[in-house]
Amino acid sequence: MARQVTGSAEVAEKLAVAIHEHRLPPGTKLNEDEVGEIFGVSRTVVRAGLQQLAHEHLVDLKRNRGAFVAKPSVREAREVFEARSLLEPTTARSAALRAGKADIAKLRAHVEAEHAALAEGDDGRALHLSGTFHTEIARIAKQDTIAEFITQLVSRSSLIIALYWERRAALCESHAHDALIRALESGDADEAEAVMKSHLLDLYTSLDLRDAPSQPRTLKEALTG
Amino acid sequence: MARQVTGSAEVAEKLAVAIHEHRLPPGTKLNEDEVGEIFGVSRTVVRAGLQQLAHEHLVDLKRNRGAFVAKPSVREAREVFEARSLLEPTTARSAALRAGKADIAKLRAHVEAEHAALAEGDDGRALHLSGTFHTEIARIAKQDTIAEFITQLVSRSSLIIALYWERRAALCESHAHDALIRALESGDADEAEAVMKSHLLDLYTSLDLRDAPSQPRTLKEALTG
DNA sequence: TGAACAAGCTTCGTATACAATCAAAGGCAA
DNA sequence: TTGCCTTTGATTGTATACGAAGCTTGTTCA
Repeated sequence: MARQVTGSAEVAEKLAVAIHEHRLPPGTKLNEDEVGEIFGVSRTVVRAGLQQLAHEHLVDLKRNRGAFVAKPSVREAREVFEARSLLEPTTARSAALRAGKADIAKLRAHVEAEHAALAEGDDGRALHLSGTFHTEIARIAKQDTIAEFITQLVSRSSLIIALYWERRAALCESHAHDALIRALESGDADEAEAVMKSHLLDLYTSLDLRDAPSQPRTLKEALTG
Repeated sequence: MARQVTGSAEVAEKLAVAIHEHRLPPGTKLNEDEVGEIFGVSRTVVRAGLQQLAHEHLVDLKRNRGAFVAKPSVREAREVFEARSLLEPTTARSAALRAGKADIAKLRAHVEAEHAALAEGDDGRALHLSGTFHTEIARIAKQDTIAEFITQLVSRSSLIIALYWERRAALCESHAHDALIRALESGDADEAEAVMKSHLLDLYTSLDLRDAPSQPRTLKEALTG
């Protein structure tokens, strides 16, 4: 508690990571006083952070009711992946044309860390790393504007996975990311685009877009864990 | 003044329209007290609105300095149109497959209003309508997520136009929007996609991406006008 | 026994107050 | 006169206080 955080951006970031790592399940109430106490800031700062997350569709702000971790609908889930399918393949293509040795190394380290997290059973962290991998691609493509959209879509995808994905065992155990790195390394733009496209399709078809379970926990437990 | 506005969303919306209509040029300082007085709300509400606009890249929030209407860089200008070229053509295709009579009528009315505004010399309003036309397409395509992105990109495009577009005379005098409506009406998806793509390219190539002028005005004058 | 109403409590929405920071103006010395 | 430093004014960042809205729970009446 009282981790003494400066500024609303940091609050938003910490909450976003917790959401992305499934430590804060969809539907969780985010009490302003409680969050403020945990981070050692006043409600003013917390509110600003929550508003930022609301803009990113990570939390739902209900008037006079409070903030809740968002629960994307089936419709929204489809739209998110539709948007990703428009943005990411072309971005992967661009990245293939620009990726340097340093970029490739960074991506490899990224996948490395993801596998390590999986190995030690930290599924949440693995999922988060798996997501930021996509953001990294956009960064390599030197498209900050698109990268920001993708970052948001990836976060929302994490919520969608929390709600609609049952077979977590296969959590990105697919070697799509490895294949993507190889395509980027060899500068094969067509291949990179194709791999990304099929990777996204894989993700999408592995969703069970029918029901919406959820298992809430206490806020403090999730955040300090 | 003291138009007695409720909530930060309304403040953000009014400022966004003013920016979109070029009544608030890039670089304009948005003083919190001043904006609050104009709308009859406290700084708390104004700040929330400004944060929202910052998230949409319409204003720049500089720590301890205040809020300023954003001045997109040349790099950002390119990225915005790159993103639009990824999202909008495909969305226009979708819209062509879904557009009903009511949708077409609404679009026609939209273009109508745009021409009327041009006729009476209200270039700002014409520009705004020209932009929301694109948002409307996304709405018809029933893609709210993508529509939100496009809305943001359109607003940013307006700032880009304010900075980098000299030949305002040709302000969407092109009949691209008419052609688009015809394609949607006949359900010709290929044509809709092609027209949108070339329309965006037209816009992009009409920019002079070299310098960045600006002519500030007083805040109150722009908002109450 | 069950449903409806009401009182109390919790939580949010907004305003205001105070502290921190920055920028510009003024003074001093070279 | 010019350059630098100090000081002062203005504006933002954060905290807190107060009013409003919603949820909960306990009671009452059918």
